[in-house]
Amino acid sequence: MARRTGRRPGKPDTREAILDAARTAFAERGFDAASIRAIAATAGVDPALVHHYFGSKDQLFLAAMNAPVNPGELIPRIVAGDRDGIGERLVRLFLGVWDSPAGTAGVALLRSAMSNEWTARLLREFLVTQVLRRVLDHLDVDPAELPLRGSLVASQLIGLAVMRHVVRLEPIASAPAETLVAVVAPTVQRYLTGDLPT
Amino acid sequence: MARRTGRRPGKPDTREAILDAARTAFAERGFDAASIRAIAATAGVDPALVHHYFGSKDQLFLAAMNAPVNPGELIPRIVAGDRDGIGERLVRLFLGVWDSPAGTAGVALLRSAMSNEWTARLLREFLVTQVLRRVLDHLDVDPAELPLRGSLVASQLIGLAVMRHVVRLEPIASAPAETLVAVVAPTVQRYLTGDLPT
DNA sequence: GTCTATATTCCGATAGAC
DNA sequence: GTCTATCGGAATATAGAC
Repeated sequence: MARRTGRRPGKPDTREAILDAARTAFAERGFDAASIRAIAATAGVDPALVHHYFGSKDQLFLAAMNAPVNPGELIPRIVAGDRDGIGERLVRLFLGVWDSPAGTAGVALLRSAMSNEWTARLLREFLVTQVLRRVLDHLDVDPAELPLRGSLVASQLIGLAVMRHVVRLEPIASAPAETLVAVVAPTVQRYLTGDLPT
Repeated sequence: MARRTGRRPGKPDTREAILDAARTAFAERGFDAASIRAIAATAGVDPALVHHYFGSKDQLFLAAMNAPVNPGELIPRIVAGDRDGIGERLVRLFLGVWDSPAGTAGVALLRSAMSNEWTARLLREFLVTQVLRRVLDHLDVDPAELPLRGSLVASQLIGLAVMRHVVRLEPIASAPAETLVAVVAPTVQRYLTGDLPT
């Protein structure tokens, strides 16, 4: 969470209560279906107060997505290490983040991106500039292959997240993270550093 | 995206026009956001007529999903053949269906399942009973491993479909199908018949 | 800073005329 | 079969009183 400089509006925790309720609502219903009224009710405030703080539903969504996780400090921990273990470390970190409270924002972004174009763009840019590029930059592979390798990794990891947290297909939905790490890591490792048939 | 089929001479099949408009609308906006009024407008009919034909929005969705593809006759074509080529044939069939006009219904179901619980259940049951079980029944592997193998296959294939047709992450979104078949087939083959680390 | 009241728009569904 | 008219409800957002 970024430090709060400058003006602190209202009671200190009212704003955080709204953001928390917003993340939960967006995660459970997606951007369009989540309503400011319901978010305000959960946070115990008036709907008009949400507008007062955040201006619009779009800005509320952005504010709710901003806090939870910072790839800039997580990714370096997985690219540092032996090259053959990068797939395993990436899958383990990925599942860990989604299983943590911070994962709520991920589910919210994922659900929203499915039926709302501007949140889909948000997800694309997050994946490309915050995750994939940071990982791929540290691999010594043909630069021409990087985009394909990156989107293949994304397809497997996002597919995993969708099945585990949105569609909830068993046994993936309830399996221990390490079980999934063991079986999926080889796939991600091959997409990252393996031979890609042309 | 006007998907107006022109009027048939002598037999204006308005019912099919409605179903076609419905599939497109559900594919582009998901179940909740797609409106009967907009579907009726696209089909060139009155909104009340849609209710007259289909009774409710739920039933309209079911009718729109029902037509397009029948796994019962497609799957046998991929389980018949050498065991080591099942992954490749499955990925090729999967991508082919999604790239065809029938894929519109798939995108509709996928988008809807992300923010609507009963369509999510529809997707789960379709995957399990219509696709995965038909494929896995013909493999000679430990029955206890079938659910995990099946959901792993689903996670990779659905992730691929999400990236190609919903989030539209490049280069997966525009790559030739055979390019993706070549790189993803080994993954699916391993999930189906390979050794799964315990 | 907080909330009441409201403007505006859109939704699914129904009743009933032709 | 097809459409006009409408009911009942929920949404975002704004204006303005305390």
